[in-house]
Amino acid sequence: MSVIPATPDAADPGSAARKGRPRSDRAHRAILDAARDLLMEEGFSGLRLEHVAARAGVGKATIYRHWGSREELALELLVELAGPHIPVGDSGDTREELLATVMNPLRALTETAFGPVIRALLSQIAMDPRLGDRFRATVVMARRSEVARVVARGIERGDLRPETDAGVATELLVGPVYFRLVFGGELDRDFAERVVANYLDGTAVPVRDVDWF
Amino acid sequence: MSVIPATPDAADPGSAARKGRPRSDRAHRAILDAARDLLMEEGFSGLRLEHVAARAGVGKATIYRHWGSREELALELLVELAGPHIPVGDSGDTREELLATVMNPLRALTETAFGPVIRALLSQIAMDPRLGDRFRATVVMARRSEVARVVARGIERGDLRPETDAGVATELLVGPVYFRLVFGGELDRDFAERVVANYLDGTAVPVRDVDWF
Amino acid sequence: MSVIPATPDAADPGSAARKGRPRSDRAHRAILDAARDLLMEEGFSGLRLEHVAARAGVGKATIYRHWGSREELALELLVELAGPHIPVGDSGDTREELLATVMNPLRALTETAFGPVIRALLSQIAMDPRLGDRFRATVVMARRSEVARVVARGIERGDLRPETDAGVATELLVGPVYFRLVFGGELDRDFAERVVANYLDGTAVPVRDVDWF
Amino acid sequence: MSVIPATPDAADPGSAARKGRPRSDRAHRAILDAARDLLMEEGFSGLRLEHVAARAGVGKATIYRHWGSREELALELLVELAGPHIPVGDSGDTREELLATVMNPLRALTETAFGPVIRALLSQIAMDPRLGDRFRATVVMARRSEVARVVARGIERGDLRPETDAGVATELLVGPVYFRLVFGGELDRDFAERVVANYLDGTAVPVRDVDWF
DNA sequence: TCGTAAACGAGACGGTACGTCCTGTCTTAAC
DNA sequence: GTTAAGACAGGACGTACCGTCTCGTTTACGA
Repeated sequence: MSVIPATPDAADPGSAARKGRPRSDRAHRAILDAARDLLMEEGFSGLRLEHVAARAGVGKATIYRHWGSREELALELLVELAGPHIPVGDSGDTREELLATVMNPLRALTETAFGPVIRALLSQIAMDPRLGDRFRATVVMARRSEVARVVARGIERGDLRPETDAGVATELLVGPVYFRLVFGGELDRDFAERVVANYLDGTAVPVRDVDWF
Repeated sequence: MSVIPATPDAADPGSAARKGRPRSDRAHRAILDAARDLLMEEGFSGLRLEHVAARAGVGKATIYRHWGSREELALELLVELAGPHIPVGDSGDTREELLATVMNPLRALTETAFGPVIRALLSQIAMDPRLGDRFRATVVMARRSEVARVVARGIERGDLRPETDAGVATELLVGPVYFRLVFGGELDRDFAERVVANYLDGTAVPVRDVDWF
Repeated sequence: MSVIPATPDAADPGSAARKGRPRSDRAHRAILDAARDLLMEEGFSGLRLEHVAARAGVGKATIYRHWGSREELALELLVELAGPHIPVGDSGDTREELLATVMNPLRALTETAFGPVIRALLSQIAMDPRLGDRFRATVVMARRSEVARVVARGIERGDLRPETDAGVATELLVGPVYFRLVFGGELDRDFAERVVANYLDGTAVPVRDVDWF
Repeated sequence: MSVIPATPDAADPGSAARKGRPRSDRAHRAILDAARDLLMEEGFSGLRLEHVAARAGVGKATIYRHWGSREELALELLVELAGPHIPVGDSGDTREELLATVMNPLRALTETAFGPVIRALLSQIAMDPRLGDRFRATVVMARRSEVARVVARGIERGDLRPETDAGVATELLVGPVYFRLVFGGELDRDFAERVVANYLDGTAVPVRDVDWF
């Protein structure tokens, strides 16, 4: 899932026939890997392009040729790492799918490089439109649609009430995971199950219309 | 809620008799104000102590005398701004108190300087133990206790089921708010009400024991 | 007469093939000129590299890339300014050559930038081996050899006594000039002539072996 | 030989009855000693009043109360150290007195603290009128008068020619010593004797009026 | 097969900010 | 009213990176 290059690409796709030496995939990949490692170690504000270049064995200018800014580089990294953890398959079991909806990001955050990377980028996403808007337009939107599909299937199956509010389902299921990522607390299967349980059952004492007893 | 000074303070509290010219409250206050403004404008990584000093009309060394690092300064700011928005009074109405539990941080984030400031500091909180641990030990802990009290009162009143899981209540009620802060979406009273409604009622189709009809 | 660069230069002189963008001669020259002016205005201890950089339109780091320290920069300046004023040509007239030996440094000190610059650096030369040793090894040594040649020619011509002490000739001829530079007094041709006259004729009443008169 | 205090002293000595705590001689002395040591170690530009204050066990403000500037402090030091080495007694032997004229400053420079201190201050004397003018008006003037007296006695005794140029005698006798102080070379009795020998006898081949033989 | 053109690595460029140090002034409490 | 202590505003230090700009070299395509 590539991000728009720094300079060219506006080019015609058909005529093609680009001149000069082509961009080096090796360099592209090496930069992304180096950036990922350094981002995890130092955070976004500690991400020095000079260090990325050194670790990747690349000239600084090459980074600017491919991305144009630290933010664009970070975004490509983010999208690349987030992508695989979004889909929730149709398992036929609503509770199971809801659990997957919580466990997918939870696992991505705790077991893959996506965790440290997004930790490092949370503030940028929250503040910088260049990064935030594009992250929202891609990753967050994909996640929301996936959750909406899970809810729809749940309603269809008669497991969720028809009026279930899909508009806040992502917040209710995934919000708690990100809350703990930032503010601390266990991020494990037990936590995910408690979130799902509350999501399904609520906490209120049921209104018994059997009050004619 | 003061943060430990950079250097002295080891001193005896009772006998006192501090030597030399005392620290300037005016400078302390001016630095905090300037830092708050610049943090909101530029983010944490764009927070230049040189600019803070200039805007506060203060020497750079004075900042280091009072705090010793950007992070400590940011933490004092955060604690100072977060403090007022945590308590939830006993209103007698559980739903109302739950709504306040959601609306308090929501309003702090959208209507006060706390919003921009914590946006700027999310990554630091999530990554840097110096800042994160102390933020968790103060602000987050205070919030969790407050939520636990609200849940306890709800159970006592018979509005919440006795087995209600207080350990994830903060995540369920406040997590969605922070999720939207970072990943976008309306942050208004309607949102808060939907969160509370889901928290109380869940989404599952109620199990009707009238199925022997 | 160049001074050793801050970092590279270890390089092969023949094969060459230097990597990266080459050092800028324009910057080198601009820094030397700015340093000269500021040294003359403010003295060595008042020579702020930040001001040199600003006046030369150059980044501070560029100065450190080329010289590594204020002292090395000052030395190159000194050597560059001192060089032209050392040689004394063979005029055939010993008194004339001795006068040139005094007038050369006198004119350099009073009529060129070398005067203010060395005034500013006297203490460094006298105290700091980094600067002093290298100044002695280049400029002072060159001056001493030149004076020794003048004395040798004078002896050869029969104008100076054969046992004339070349080892203190520089001190006797040039010492008085530097003395006045520091401690005050006219520095003009008349002064130079009086120094040469005393050097040649001494002050003692001649021992007349004609005492049989 | 005290230098004018920074602030008070304008006061009348008779009426007296100065108010408040009197100045501390201990502090004055301790500051001078600390300044001397640090000047010898670090040079004038490395002389930090903060370090002087610390080493003397004194508040920084006290230094400013007594001297008002680094230069005034340095001057008092210089005058105090130079004073003892100027007088040349009447020994009856002109060559001996001339040797003392050379050896006095030579010994002061090599065997006492005056050497390192004046090394450190040469540039200031040569450049800064505040220091230079007052040094010239006191120490240099005293030296010149002393040399003039030695020359006068030499003429009177018939050892020096009546037309001997007293106006450059100091330069010819003491200049070589300072030259070596800055630019290197042995500073010992042998050097002094060679300087005196040249001063008395010159270097020119004597004009023999026996050419009518 | 040979230009031509662009990307490559390297590293210097003019800058900005860092965190430290020191300046000369000020504000305390103690004497 | 001076003292030691130490905070104050200011400013330079030498270092580290920024994003841009040459360099000489490498790699592809079309003439």
